[in-house]
Formats: sequence, structure tokens, C-alpha cells
Amino acid sequence: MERLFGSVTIKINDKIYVKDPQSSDLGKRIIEQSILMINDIGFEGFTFKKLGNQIGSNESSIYRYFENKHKLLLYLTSWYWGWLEYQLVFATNSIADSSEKLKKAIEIVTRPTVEDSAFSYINEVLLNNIVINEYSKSYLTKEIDSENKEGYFVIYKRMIERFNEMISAVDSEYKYPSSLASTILEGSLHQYFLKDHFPTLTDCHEKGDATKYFTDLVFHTLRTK
Amino acid sequence: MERLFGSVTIKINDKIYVKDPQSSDLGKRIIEQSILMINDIGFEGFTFKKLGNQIGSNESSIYRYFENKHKLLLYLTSWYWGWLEYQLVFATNSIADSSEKLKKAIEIVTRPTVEDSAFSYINEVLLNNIVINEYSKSYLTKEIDSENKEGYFVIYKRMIERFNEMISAVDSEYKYPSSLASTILEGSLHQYFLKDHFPTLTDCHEKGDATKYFTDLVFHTLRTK
DNA sequence: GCAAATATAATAGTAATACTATCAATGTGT
DNA sequence: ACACATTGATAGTATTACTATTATATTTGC
Repeated sequence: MERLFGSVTIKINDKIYVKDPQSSDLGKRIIEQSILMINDIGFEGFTFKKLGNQIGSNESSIYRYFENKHKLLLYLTSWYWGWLEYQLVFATNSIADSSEKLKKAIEIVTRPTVEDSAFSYINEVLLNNIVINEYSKSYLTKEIDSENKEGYFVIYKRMIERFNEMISAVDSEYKYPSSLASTILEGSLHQYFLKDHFPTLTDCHEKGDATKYFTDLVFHTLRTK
Repeated sequence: MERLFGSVTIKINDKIYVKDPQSSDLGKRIIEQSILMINDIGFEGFTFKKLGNQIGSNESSIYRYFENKHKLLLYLTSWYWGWLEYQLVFATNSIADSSEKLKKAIEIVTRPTVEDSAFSYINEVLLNNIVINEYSKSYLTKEIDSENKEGYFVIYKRMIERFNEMISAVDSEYKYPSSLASTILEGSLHQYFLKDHFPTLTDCHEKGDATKYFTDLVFHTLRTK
């Protein structure tokens, strides 16, 4: 995907990191390689020590960027949602018709991820996999309420809010726009998970099926003018 | 809720435990107190050592019932799904009309949990909380495929399959019955989670809202005869 | 009622994890 | 050349997630 402006950066809440990984070479390698590694061995098996070995750096150096691996996961997933939000806004901004706009929005968030060459050290396809397999671990914790207060989940919440508005623009009478919005976002991740591990629990096996499923669901539920 | 037969037991895949906790007093205390404790301090903070202290028993004794805390979580959540499945089948079995049947089924799985006096050592309300907050951690692991093969998730899968069938009975043309079934089950847990921690991301704030939301969603999507 | 079997408790030990602290080496700007 | 920031290396700690062994109750079978 081509970008209008030379360098778009995804802005992440600076409380998530100790030192901005985008600000140095080591920081970028931490991000790049942690994506490969978490994708490979899973978040549970992932440690800063292993990451240090892989990038030829030291455990203690990684701690200068992130307090712990939980924060690193928050960083990666925030980045993903920020990236997806950018695509969402970019693709839907110019659409006047509210139904078409919502349709496009659903497509953006339910379609399979493709690599974006604009961010060379981030593999979006693998990052999407991480989001599918690990995102809920980032909020299913005892610290959720305080971390939410700190604003660690703002991007995700803003995305749901955008959907909320698009849904209400299509049908202002609909009583559950936020619930529907969150069902689309979480539900889409879940359908991709099921496809890989519980294939009998989903009908979304082919490319495009998830988009069709959620589009069908939403447009049967809403009353379009 | 009253039970027809004096002692219904929820049958759990015996590969999940080393020794059946239902078979002894200590076993039941492990289940009872682990529910209280996981609910209280979360699955991450929960250890067999702490549990041992709380029940006045020894860490090593708990290991004779469960290989590790992951297996214990699988046991608890399997029990929950088995319990819910029993209620589902019990409540919908006698309903002839397929739409009414599905409506009832949605109600059963989306309504707030109430305590069931038939299982004295299990607090279903807290267990439901655990399922909301921890269930996905039981399958979002690198071992998912082998554990699935071992049948650790059969009850959950059977529940989705039951929904699948009820959906297809209402609308045999509908193309995504499994996806819709899994959306209802996972989505319902998620709406309850949002209500407590991200209230702006859901519209299900009052008792009964989740049932209304999903009933509305499903019956707008399906073509009823 | 007693021996045998079984269940539970107590203790110790291990490798790995998730850090913190300290200090040395290297590079960068002025 | 000197200050300062960055990174690397090493060591150390508390906790976790176990395993192993032995001791002590408790149950049961005869």
C-alpha cells in the first residue's frame, strides 16, 4: 500500500516504553525480532534473554526499552491497531454514503493482512498472527483497570468508537452499536484463530469469507435507509 | 435450578487430570478453593503452593491431582461448559419450534450465571467469571493442536455444534452457522468482560441486555420460515 | 484387629524466569 | 580531550514450576 506522505509513524502511548524503540537501531531490532520470535515460540515461551541472544544483544539492554515482556506486547499490539486504524481512516475517509463506508470499514478489519513496505522492520502479517493469538492476553490481566486508566488501550478503543459511529450513521435507531463494533473486531480475530485450530467451529475457510460473514451479519441487523 | 435425577455429574476427559478430583475430599477442596483463588488473584498469580497453603495441604499433594495449573484450568472450564451444556439441553430439549428453541438456547448461554445448589463445592458464579477472564488462555497456547487432538476441548466444541444445528434448523440456507455459533458463545463472554472493564465498548450494561443483543443479531440474520 | 495398600504431608532440591544492580567498554558531540 | 549517553557483561535474588524421596496418616481387606 502506498502512503500519501513520506513518513507516517504510528504514535504509541509513551508510558508503554521506557525508551522509544523507534529512536534507535537496537530499538528497531528489538521490535523486528520480537515479532519473529513471539510468532515462532509464542508469548509464554518468549523471554528477553532469548531475544537478546537472537539479536546479539544483552538482556539488560532490552530492559532499557521495555520494563517487561507484557509492555512489549502492549507496544506491538498498539502498533498493530494504530496501523490498522490508519488504513481504516485512509480507506473510508472519502466515502460519503454511510452504508458503503461501513462496508469498506468491515472489509478493512476482516480481510487477511498483507505486508506494508512502508515499515521495513515490521512484518505486519506475522504481527497480525500475534494479535490473533496473543492480544487478549494483554488485557486479560489483573492490572487491566489501572492500565486502561493509563491509556494503554486507547487506539483499540478509538477504533471501536469509529465503528460505533459508522454503524450509527447507517442506522441511528440501532440499540447496540458499540457491542456490534466490538463483536466485529474481536470476532474477526477469533474466526481466523478458529480457521487454524478449530476448523469445525467456523465457516470462514477461504479468503474473503470473514468479510462476507461479518458484512452479512451487520447489514441484516441494521435497517438501512 | 432443580435437577431431575439425584446426582448428575459432569463428565470430564480423564486425560485432563492425574487423579479424579471428584473422587476424594481433598480433590473437591482443590476444585472449590482454586475457583475462589483464581477468581481472586487471577490465573497468572495463582500457584499450587499458594493453593496448598490456603487449603491447609501440600503443594506435592495437588500435583497428584493435576500435572500443572494449565490442566487445572482446563478442568475448571470444561466443567463449566459441561454444566452449561446440561442446562442448554435440559431447557431446549422439549421445544419443538426451531425458532423458539434457538431463542431459548441463546438465552441460556448469554444470561448471567446463577448459583446451582446441586454442586455444593463449585461456585458457578465465580467459575463463570473465571471463564470470562481466563478461558481464552486455555487455548491460546502453542500446545493447542495436540491438546485438541487429545480431546481437551470436546465439550466446548459440542456446544458450538449444538448451536450450529439449531441455527441450521431455523434457516437451512444460512451459510455461516458455525461462525455464528462461535460468535455467540465467545462474543457473549466478551460482552460481559467489556461491561466490567471497557464499558464504553459495549451496550450490554443491564441484566438481559446481552441476551437481547444476540437474539436481535441472530434473528435479523436468519430467515425464519 | 492387624497387615498391606493407599493417600497425604513434609522436606529438599533443580532449572528457569524475571528481574535489579553494578561496572566496563564504546561511541558521539563539542 | 572530555562529558555523556548507549550498550554489553557479569553477578545476584526471589519466585516459579516442578521432581524426588521419605515419613506419616488413613483406609481396606481379610
